[in-house]
Amino acid sequence: MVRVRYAPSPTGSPHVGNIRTALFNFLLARKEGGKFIVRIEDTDRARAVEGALEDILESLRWLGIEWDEGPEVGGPHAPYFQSERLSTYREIADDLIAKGKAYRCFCTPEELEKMREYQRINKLPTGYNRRCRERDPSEAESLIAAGTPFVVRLAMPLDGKIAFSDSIRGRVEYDAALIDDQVLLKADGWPTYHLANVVDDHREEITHVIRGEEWISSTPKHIVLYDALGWTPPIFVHVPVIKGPDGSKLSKRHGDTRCLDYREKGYLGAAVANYIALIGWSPGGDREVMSLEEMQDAFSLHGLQPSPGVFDITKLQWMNGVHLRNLSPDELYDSVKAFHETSQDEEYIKKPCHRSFLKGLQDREYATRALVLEQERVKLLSDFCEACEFFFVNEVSIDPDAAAKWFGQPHAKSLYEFLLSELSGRNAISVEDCDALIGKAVQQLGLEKRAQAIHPTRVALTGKTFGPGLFELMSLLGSSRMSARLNRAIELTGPR
RNA sequence: GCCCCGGUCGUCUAGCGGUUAGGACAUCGCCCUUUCACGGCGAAGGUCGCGGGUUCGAAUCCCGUCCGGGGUACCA
Repeated sequence: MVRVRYAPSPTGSPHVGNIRTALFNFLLARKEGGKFIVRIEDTDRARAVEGALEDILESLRWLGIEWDEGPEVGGPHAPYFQSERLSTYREIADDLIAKGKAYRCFCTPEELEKMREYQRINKLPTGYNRRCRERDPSEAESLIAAGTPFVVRLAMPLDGKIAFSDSIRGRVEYDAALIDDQVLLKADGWPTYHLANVVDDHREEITHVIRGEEWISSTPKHIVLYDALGWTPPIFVHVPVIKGPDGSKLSKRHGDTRCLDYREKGYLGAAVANYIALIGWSPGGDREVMSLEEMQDAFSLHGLQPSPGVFDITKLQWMNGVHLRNLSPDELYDSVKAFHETSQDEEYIKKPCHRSFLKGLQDREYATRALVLEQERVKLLSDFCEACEFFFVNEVSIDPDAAAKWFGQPHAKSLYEFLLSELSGRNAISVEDCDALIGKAVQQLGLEKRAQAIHPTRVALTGKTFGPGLFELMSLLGSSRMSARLNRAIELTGPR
C-alpha cells in the first residue's frame, strides 16, 4: 500500500511551492488508494513560529487536501509531532554509536566556523574535518563525564559512491568522501531533520518520499542512515522548485507567496490547487482545467517534470475565472459570502463598496441572482464587491465620463421620463417585459437604434457603461429601485 | 570553490528516433452582441540553450560547453 507524507516544519506559513509538494503526495495517495500522512517536524525550537501549525492545516484544508493520519485526526503512529518523540531519536542515536555508525563530536560551533573559514580561504571543499571521529574512546568518556557538550554525527563512508534512484531523474550518484558527517543529534539532545525524518518515515512505513528538489543533495546521507539502521529506503521523488518571474526560487520578495494569501485575495482553493499542480506536473495531452477529483484520477509520477517552473499569476487569474464560472448559484453565494466575511486583505477591506456589500449579502435570494449576473465577467471573489455594488446601494455612483456622454443626449430626459411613467404602479417585472419596455421606448421616442435607449438606461441604473445584460439587470433591480434611479438621472440631465 | 539537478514559443507544458514541433495563458485581429465579459475563429510568437557526434533520420540517444537553479548549518 502506498503511504506518503507531507512533513512541514512549523517555521512559517506555507507558501505555494511548499504546499504543492503536499498536493502531489495527496494526489498519489488518492490515486493509488493509499494513505496520506501529515507529520509536523518541529525539531528546530529556535525557528518555531507561533500560529504556523494552524496555517499549515488551514492551507491544506483550503485546497481540499485531507489527511488520513496526523494532527487532529491521530492514527496508528501517533503522535505526529516530532517534539513528542524525542526519546526515540536519542535511543536510535545511541544505538548507532554502539554500532560504530555514528560518533560523538565535541567540537564547538566556534571551532567549526574557524575550520570552515580556513577551508574557504584555501579554496578547499567545505565540510567537517572528522577530528572527533578518530578520538580515543576513553578520552571521549572523560569528556562526557566532565559534562562537555557534544553532538552525534553520522560516520559517512570514507570512499566509494552512494547512489539512489529518483523517480523523476533516474539514478543519482554522489562521491561518499565529499559528503559531510551529518549532525544527527544536536547538543541540546534534539534530533536534526536528517535523523528524525528517516526514523519517522520508516516508523510510519512511508513508501514514497515526495519532497522538494532542495533535498536531493541530502538524500545520500539518508541512504547511509537507512543502511546503518538496516532499513529499506523508500522511493525518492524530488519535485522541482517553483520560481518567481526573475528565475530565482519563489520567496517573500516576489510578493504574495503564502498559500493563504491567495484566499485573502479572492482565489478559490480549487483553482489554486489546479494551477500549482500544473507547475511541474502534467496529466499528459491538453488537459488543464481540472477539479481535485479529476486530478486524483489523472495523477501519475510519470507526469512529474524535472525542470523548475515560473509562477504566472496571470494564468492563475484566468484559471480562477474558469473555476468561478463552474460554481452553481448556491456555491457561488456561499463562496462569496464566506470570502467577504473572512478576508482580512487590506486592499479589499478599504474598498468603498465593502460595507454595502455585506448588507446586500443578507438577502440571499436577491444577492445570489446579482452574483450570477456578474459570474462570467469576474476573475476573483473579491471582484464581486465592486461589480455588484449597484445592485445593493440606494444611490449609485455615476462614472463622470459615462454621465457626460449619455445624460447629455437630447433624448435622455424624455427616455427616463417615459420609462418612469411606464414603471409606475408596477411591481415585479420580467426580463421579457424589460426587453419589451425598451422596445416601446425606442418606438415612442422615434429612435433609430435600440442602443440609443439601452446605453443611457444602463448608465442611469448602474452608473457604468459595462455590466450584465440590461434586461436581466433591470428585472432584478425591480421597478421601485429603477424608479428612484431614473428620478435621479432626470435631475442630472438638467433642464431640457 | 566543490557537489548535484535542470534547459521545447514571453510563461506553463505535450512530445519519449520519422510530427508542417501540438495545446493553454498573455498579446493582436475578426465573429457573436445592448456594453463589458464569456464563447467561437484566426494571427503572431520556437533555428527544441550552444557545439560536436551516433543514425538513412535527433527536441528525443552519447559527449563537451554555456547558462540557470539547488546544496555545501548543532535550519528545515
